[in-house]
Amino acid sequence: MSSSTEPRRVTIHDVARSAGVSRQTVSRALNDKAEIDGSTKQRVLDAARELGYRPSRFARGLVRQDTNTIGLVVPDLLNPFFTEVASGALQAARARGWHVVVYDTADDVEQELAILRVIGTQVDAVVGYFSRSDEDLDRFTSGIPVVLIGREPRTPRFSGISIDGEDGVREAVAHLVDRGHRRIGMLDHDRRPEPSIRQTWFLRAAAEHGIAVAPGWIARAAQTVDGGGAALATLLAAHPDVTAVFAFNDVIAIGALREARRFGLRVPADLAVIGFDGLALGTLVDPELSSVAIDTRALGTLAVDQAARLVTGAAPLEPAELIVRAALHLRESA
Amino acid sequence: MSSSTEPRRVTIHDVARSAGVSRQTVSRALNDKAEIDGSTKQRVLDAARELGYRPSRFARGLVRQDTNTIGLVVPDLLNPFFTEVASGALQAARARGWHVVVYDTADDVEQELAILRVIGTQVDAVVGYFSRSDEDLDRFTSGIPVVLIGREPRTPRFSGISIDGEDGVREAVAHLVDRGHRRIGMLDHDRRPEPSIRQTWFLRAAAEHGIAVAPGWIARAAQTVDGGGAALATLLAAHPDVTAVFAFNDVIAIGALREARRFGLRVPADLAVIGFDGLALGTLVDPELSSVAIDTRALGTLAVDQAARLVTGAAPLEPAELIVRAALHLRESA
DNA sequence: CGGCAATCCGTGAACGTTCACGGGAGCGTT
DNA sequence: AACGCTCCCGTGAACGTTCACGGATTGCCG
Repeated sequence: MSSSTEPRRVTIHDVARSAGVSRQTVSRALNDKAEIDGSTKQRVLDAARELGYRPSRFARGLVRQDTNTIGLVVPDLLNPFFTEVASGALQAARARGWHVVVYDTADDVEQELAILRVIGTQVDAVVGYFSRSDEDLDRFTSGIPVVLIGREPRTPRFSGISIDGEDGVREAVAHLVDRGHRRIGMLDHDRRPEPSIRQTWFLRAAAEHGIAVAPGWIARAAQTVDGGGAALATLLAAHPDVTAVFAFNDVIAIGALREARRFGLRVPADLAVIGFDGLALGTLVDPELSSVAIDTRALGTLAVDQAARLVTGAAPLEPAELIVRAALHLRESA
Repeated sequence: MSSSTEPRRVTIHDVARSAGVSRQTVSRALNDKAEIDGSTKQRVLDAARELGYRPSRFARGLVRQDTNTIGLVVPDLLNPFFTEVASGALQAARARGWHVVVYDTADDVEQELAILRVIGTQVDAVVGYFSRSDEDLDRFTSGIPVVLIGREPRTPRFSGISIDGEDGVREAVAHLVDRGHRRIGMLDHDRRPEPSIRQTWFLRAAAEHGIAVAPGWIARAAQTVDGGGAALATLLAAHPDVTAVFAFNDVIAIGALREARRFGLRVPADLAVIGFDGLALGTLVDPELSSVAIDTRALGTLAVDQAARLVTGAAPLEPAELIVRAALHLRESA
């Protein structure tokens, strides 16, 4: 009396026995291979269905040596920027028949570390945004290809998709100056102590117009709508005469938009606002957000394309192909 | 002279040989097991790093019989509703140490089918939104547990997370009536020919207040912002005297908000708008959107919790635990 | 000095599938 | 009748890891 407490998995052997054939014949039937008679194929298929047989992806992967799943790591999927990147990544993966395992670190360094530790055993390549240093990434990803998004890799093992927004930011500043703005502030992010590259672009473009932006005109914002609002509030408190702001990204800019409304400021009449990223979300707010726009979904597609190439050993994309350029999308807020 | 065109994977054997120990010892070192000396453990770890060894997830999964990855299927990750659901799903999965493979069907029936066909070989359970019938799902998911979100399963094999918005919708209608509205329209979705359950709730609540909503007062909208705008336009064209609209969901409602603005209507003075879902997005628009809100992230967490239970054979959640209830969140638009 | 833990390490087997190969049955041709 | 070809089908081996078990060495105690 074999009391089956463990239901033991249905294997290809069981199907073979039930259909009165060999393993190999079952395999042929299930994988649409040749060298099998139509009627026996049907018989095998019926037996498989009858028994509820489901091939083990592990056994199959072991012998077939397939490598077709990549990990996508984002700090916060609810942030619409990362949503768009993820969407692009999923699309590129589907086009290649690859699978994407998504991880949300909740912007937490420890969680990111825990994910990196385990990810090497689950996927064939990693793609996404990371807060840890290249050295840490190198140490914990156990040798699989890594593609950084929006950040320059310093380790030769890594690849990266970079954003060139210099021309776009220059356009934005030129437009503001053209509209008569001279007192322009910026809402930078607050994740790292050093100024962002976007701030550098902004200062450079401003200088080209003879505008010297004092440090006090740059406020730091958490990368949320509320963070953007709070940052604008501090900026306005210190410099009520600001007439325009450039934000590190659209999420922050939208927070500024909402805060301006609460302050009774009319946009763009009293305060012009320009964001960065060009999110679809920018068309839903009122006024619609002007933004230095990039193809966010391309960030995702390029990243998985490159990752897939690195895994399969195909020719990787050239550095020039790994750059996404920005351009000013003028809407209502400036 | 063995010209290695195929770089052949480095296996646990190679590490063992390099470190001068056996496979088992390598396994012990890598998995933090006991019965190993500290110094040899270090030696093994060094050798592994040196060779760039990475354990095969297939071989490991095969012997360990681990089942810890679920598939999440959504029609459009860029739709903020599904983004929130996905976010909840990821969180619940992380809490359990499970992995989530995400698939975006792009609202395409054929793509959904293709995904369902392949998903059974890649994950241990499936969770999400599907457009195909239960029978089709049963046929193509090859026997793994399926958890439907926002839809009642008819097949006993399936489980589902259902949304009970009846009380919430009743609240919404009561509030509108309380503000003097009698001519209330609805923007339903247009995916299926039959009216949505939310429309049924709406009509029922309206009837309780003696309001008979004629069919002409209900417009059909594609589930996008533009769709919502277009639907409001047709509704207004047919019934310019409408003073309030209830939308199938927030995305449609936000489209209506934008369209009303373009029509020169003031919200809520000229037109009151109430949505459904309670998305975070609703607080970003102006005026902020009132909505029959549900805990969207809970939809995701419940779904993966249930899926994990079904896979591991743990006690599944009771039907009463699989219901998410809605409540009116009053903001500015009504 | 015998015995007995404790500690560390290695050897076959197993997980479930596919690949490479071999072989039999049936049929037609020479 | 012998041969060859086509069409099916089955058998061992291999993929890379962990599990269960057994064995060797060391140290300690009576």
